[in-house]
Amino acid sequence: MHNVSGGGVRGFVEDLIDQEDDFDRWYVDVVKRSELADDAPVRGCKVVRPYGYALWENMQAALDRRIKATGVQNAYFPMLIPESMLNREAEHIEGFAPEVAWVTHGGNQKLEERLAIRPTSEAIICGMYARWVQSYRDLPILINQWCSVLRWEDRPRAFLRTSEFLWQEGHTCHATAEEAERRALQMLEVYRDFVETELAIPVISGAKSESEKFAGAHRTYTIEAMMGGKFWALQSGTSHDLRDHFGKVFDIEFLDSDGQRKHAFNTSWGLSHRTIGAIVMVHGDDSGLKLPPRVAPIQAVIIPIWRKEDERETVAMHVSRVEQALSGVRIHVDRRDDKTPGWKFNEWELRGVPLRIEVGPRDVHSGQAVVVRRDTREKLAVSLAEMPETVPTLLSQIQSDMFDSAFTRQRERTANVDDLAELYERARTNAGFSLAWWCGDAACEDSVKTESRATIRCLPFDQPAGSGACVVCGRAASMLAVFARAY
RNA sequence: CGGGGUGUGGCGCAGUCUGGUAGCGCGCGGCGUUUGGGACGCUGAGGUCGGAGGUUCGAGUCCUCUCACCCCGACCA
Repeated sequence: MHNVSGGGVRGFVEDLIDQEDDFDRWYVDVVKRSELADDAPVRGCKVVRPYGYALWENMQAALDRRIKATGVQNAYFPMLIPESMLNREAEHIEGFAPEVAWVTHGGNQKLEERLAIRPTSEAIICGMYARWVQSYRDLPILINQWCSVLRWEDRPRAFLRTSEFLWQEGHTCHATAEEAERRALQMLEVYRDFVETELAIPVISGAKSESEKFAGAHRTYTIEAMMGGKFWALQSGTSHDLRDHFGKVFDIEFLDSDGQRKHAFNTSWGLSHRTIGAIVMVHGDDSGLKLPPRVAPIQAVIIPIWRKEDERETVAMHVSRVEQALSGVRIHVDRRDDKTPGWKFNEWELRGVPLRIEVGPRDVHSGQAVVVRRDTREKLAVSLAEMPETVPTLLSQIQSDMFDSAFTRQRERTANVDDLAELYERARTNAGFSLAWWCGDAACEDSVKTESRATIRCLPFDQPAGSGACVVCGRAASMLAVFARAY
């Protein structure tokens, strides 16, 4: 047996800074060292590496299933949008203009009309819907696309805010305002269920204030999650009721059953790969990532261990028996022989694999394996016979424990605040979310932002009965708002 | 776009003040010994110092210009 220098488990995680010392640097380090993503040659762009992309694919599959279950179909619209089309909705273009990238040349020819690289696709999709809709019988149209969009960002952060990012954007078109509103809320609920169930991240569902609304929307709904470290908020999915703003400017007109010509009502809703960043920041610890089992690319990593050459063979045979016992589990066997087990333990912890299964000579003799949880580091000797039952059970236990601890943190770091100084103090000290009464006046909202950099993340659907005094101006207020700093 | 910082093998850095043959650690290849919480020995490969110009017998080091990236602000899914 080799001599282990150093002390506890943590001592071996070299270079990775502790969360509380510098959370932002911890985040950058973990993303890079776990091989989720790497820097690209173009500023603001990142390469999503195979491990990160496998995670995204699992997330996509789980969300895509839910979206389709509501009757939505997938399609694909072009990346290039003519300037005149993007410009039609005034608020929309005003909101996005600063971050749109333009194609001005095709080959050697200067284009007569420059083309926007989509920052979002309302314009081109509504433009197409106008052609497809003649009658109320053509409605609703329920379409989603998986794609990337481009927004020229001044200050990028891996996954959270990159110039090009991966997402899905759904765009629906309806005959009535009520139906569109219902759809917007329905899709927000799909997001809530997806993020809470698959990613083990608790969220607060609610509406955005006027000033935080999507450019061109009638109402914007959001799910907000509390990150670890500095307890800032991250908008993790949004859904917009566009009312008939886009229907009017894009001439989506139809003849209704009552014989009247009417403009259609639209929704749009999106969830991006920034939720990968949320997984990192919500669940990660000083040893690295902690991936929720339901979406983890590898759910259990098997580490063969041997001392003598003759043990190598028997261990390998035992490993394949373990693999067979776990046919329904996403398994990876780490057969590298140039790394010690200790090195592998640390690497797979850094990469957030929920379960580690150690298979060594002792396990061959006892017909078992040592199963270790990433979240608690609890070790269990599990017999081969128990394995098909025990491992999946452990995985779902980890999933729900991860949700519970994130939920507990969110609850403990959320406080009701009725004093403005306390609100500012909480923002300044990164104390978490503050729930406070707000009169609805944008001036009050704005002064909080100026003074403390905290913003209204959402007006939760879940409101207490009664009313109170606005935390800023003291006037009567009927809404409780979540104030927090945000990524 | 403002304020600050950094550019030297894949990564992290020293060397710059005071010019004189480009170094260290990790990583990487080969061979051997190893493997239950980041093993070790031997051996080998790999850079002309972000870029351009200048001063000098001689520039990683001094001067001028320039580019890129990072951090902190304003703006944003």
